[in-house]
Amino acid sequence: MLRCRLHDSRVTLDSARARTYLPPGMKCSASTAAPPSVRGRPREFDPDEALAAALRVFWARGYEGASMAELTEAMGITKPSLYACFGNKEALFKKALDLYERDKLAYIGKALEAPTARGVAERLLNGAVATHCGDSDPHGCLGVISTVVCAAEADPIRADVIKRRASSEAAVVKRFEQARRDGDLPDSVCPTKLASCLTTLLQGLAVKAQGGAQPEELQGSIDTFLAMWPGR
Amino acid sequence: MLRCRLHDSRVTLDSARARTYLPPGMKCSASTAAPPSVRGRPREFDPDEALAAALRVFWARGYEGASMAELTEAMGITKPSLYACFGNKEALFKKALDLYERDKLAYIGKALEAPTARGVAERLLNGAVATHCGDSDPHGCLGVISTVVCAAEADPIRADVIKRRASSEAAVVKRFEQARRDGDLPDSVCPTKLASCLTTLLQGLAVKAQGGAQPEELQGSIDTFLAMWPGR
DNA sequence: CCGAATATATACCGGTCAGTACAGAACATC
DNA sequence: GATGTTCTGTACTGACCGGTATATATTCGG
Repeated sequence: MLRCRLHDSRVTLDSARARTYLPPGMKCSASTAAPPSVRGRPREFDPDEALAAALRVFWARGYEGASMAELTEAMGITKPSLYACFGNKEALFKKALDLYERDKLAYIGKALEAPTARGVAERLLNGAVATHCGDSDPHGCLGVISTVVCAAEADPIRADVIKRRASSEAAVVKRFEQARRDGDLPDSVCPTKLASCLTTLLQGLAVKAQGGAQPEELQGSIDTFLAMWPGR
Repeated sequence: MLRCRLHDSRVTLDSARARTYLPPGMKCSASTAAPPSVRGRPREFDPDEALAAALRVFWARGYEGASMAELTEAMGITKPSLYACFGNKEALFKKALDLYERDKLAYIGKALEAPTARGVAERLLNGAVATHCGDSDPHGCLGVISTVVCAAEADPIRADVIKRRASSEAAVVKRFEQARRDGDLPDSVCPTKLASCLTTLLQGLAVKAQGGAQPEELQGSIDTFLAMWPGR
């Protein structure tokens, strides 16, 4: 499983290449706001669209399962264009992951704004089913796929995704602590453990969706869970 | 993602090869109980031990992530020996999966014998944590890994694992229907949905274990879930 | 001791992997 | 139009993939 890592992509990318792509969410507005500096032949594709296409491939196949040939075909560009614009496969994946969190996981932030703890759980669970069983996108959760699939234990992709998920769960914990202060949750329940239980169920939903489960079946899990919910 | 499928392994295996390996659980005792018929050079390795080693590799790396080189090294044999004994990578994986279900998932059958529905759930959840967080084996669930990882939608490995899991869940459903007749569960709960919820949580536990979660954290999810449990 | 039968080890097959060298094409500036 | 800069397409690299051909050991029945 030793992969070819003959060159240091960061050097060629950050110094020699000036026009690498940044996903729309993260503008580096702090630096010198130079004019777009369009000298030379203009790019013939839209990096946003290409990245969206790459996201769909990674989502359907996983990081290792997505080959560069498949990616370039879906993105409608050739390999040199991809490498010039996005760096390498790993950098492309991280940018796709950023896009995924920003677009497809936006429901998480919204869910945390629900007025009650139960409302938070309800929105999270329904949002997960809608996202992971949607007809226009691949089934399953890109985060779960990436956590589970990656080969080597020390894989930086895996570590990155796990770290991102931990911060999401921490946000749920904080929300549930607030809910207990608000009286949404009885004092007998531990916010940390309840959040852990909820996120565990969420990840299970993602696995089942990945396996082709129908949304109605997942809805059954959700209904049962919410019927057991301790509090309002 | 087109894989090399140049030969039909079943033909060469079942007809030409007579001494292919069968996991210990599935003796074909019905057929002619011929003497071991050890003509020719004897095998220098123990197929049971080799299969157990292969299982650990698949468990840690997934089906596609495990390379034949890694497998043969862990098994202590060469590639021709592997192919002669186990067929090909896919057949080896299925045999490893059989061994996994027989040895590592034995707690599921035991759990279904618990006297109450709550007892069934408790044993299933605790058994999952013990199995997927053990120190002597890779973390996570081979079934979940295999479901999530496989590349092509039509991959027979994926389909096989999903089918196996469906039969497990069906067994839980039947057990919960019995539990409701026994009065373990209130009439308001649907056995199917409750089983779905439980197995969803179980798969979420596997994902978290895969990501390196400590058993104490998973125990928190379990405690919370069982505290919410409807019935006895 | 002789072949038949089976297992082993080496070396190899075509194919795919991620990544790149190179030449030509398209633009801005001079 | 010349020049410099950037992008695009073709063709390629070395490494690894799953799987196998071949030759050599090692055992058996005869």
